[in-house]
Amino acid sequence: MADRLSPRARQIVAAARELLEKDGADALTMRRLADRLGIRAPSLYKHFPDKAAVEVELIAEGMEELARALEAAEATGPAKATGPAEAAGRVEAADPADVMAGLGAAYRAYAFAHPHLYRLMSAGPFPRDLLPPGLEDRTAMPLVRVVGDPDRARAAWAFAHGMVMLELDGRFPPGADLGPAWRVGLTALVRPV
Amino acid sequence: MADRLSPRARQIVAAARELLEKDGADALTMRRLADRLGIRAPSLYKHFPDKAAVEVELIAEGMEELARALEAAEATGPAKATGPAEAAGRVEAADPADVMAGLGAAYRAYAFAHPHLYRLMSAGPFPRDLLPPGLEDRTAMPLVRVVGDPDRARAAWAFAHGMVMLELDGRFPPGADLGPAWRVGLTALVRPV
DNA sequence: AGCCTTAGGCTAACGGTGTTAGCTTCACTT
DNA sequence: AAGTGAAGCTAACACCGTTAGCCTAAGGCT
Repeated sequence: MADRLSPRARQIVAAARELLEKDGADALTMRRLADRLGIRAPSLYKHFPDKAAVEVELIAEGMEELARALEAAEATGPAKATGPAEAAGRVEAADPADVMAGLGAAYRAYAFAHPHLYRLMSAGPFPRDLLPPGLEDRTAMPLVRVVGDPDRARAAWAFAHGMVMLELDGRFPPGADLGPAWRVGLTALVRPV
Repeated sequence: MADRLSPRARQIVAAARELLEKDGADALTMRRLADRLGIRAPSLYKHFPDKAAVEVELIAEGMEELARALEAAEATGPAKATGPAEAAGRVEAADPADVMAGLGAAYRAYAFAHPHLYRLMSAGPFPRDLLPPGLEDRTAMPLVRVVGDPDRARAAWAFAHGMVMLELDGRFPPGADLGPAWRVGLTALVRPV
């Protein structure tokens, strides 16, 4: 992901990410991005063909991180499953429901830790062709493994994405506790016994 | 919804809707909107304080229509439930699974019939205070009725919204048949027996 | 009748956006 | 020494939402 970019280009992406994460999508402007690097906006075009290309880099970065977070959650299981009982060598297969809960928590946590990046990653037309091959599948694999078939995985993904977007957009009644909704959705969509 | 708007304002909203539905959100521009009405952009500000106010009107319109579509689906049930057996007077309570399938189909159908309007309605910060009171609840009621508790309704709503957004954004593998994913999600999230 | 207010248009302009054209400058290679 | 490419620069274009200020026609009031 990083190897195909020149060092300067990587600096630009890093600055873009700071800008995006701190001040939101509206703040991610070619002029402001250039400002932060001490250059003028047109100079950015020596490194990227257009703004979308910079954003694609951010999307790839975010997907990579999200994939890692999900893989970690899959390996670990939810926090409470790492209790004293399993402390001395965990060999038995984890309960799918636990894995599912862990994946959901990790997904939600990532989205809320990086709301603007999540929005950029997961909303709007998808630049599939410009992304490193395999990244998309990698992000999806943990979910597919735990729920079994692809259709169920898609349903679960849609649920998680929908919950995050509705939460981020303040679409649920203000002040509502959404823990139960997450729990209901995740347990309903795990692999059926 | 329409009564608080002057006739001219209603014309503007109508033109805005045509623009949005035909050419997408990027085409909904104050200058282009004015063009379509034979006036200049600044004149629009005699009728609306800003562009967001026009969009709020469109959002209200869309939510109203979606609410109607869902209410109709709730009353009718899915197409196949209106078969010969029920033709002569339907009194028995409909199967929740059927109602759920009908609601899902109606939701999906509305979103795909008006993709740009759906996006405007359902993505981005929600102007709750500027919308006609009760409209939000009205849209949600059919779903709440069929699934029983609010948490389950939120989960189901998130699922449907997520499916639509992922579909609209081309996030699923190209060419994938998403019927099964919809079916799995909807049946998993109806009220449990 | 005459006046005055208001609705609803207009032009000009501001600051912001992404982007292009064309110039320069500097380092490195031949 | 000459030449070349990378990476900066300024100026500018077309577009965006929005504001200020002007004008004109219609309607109500004295």
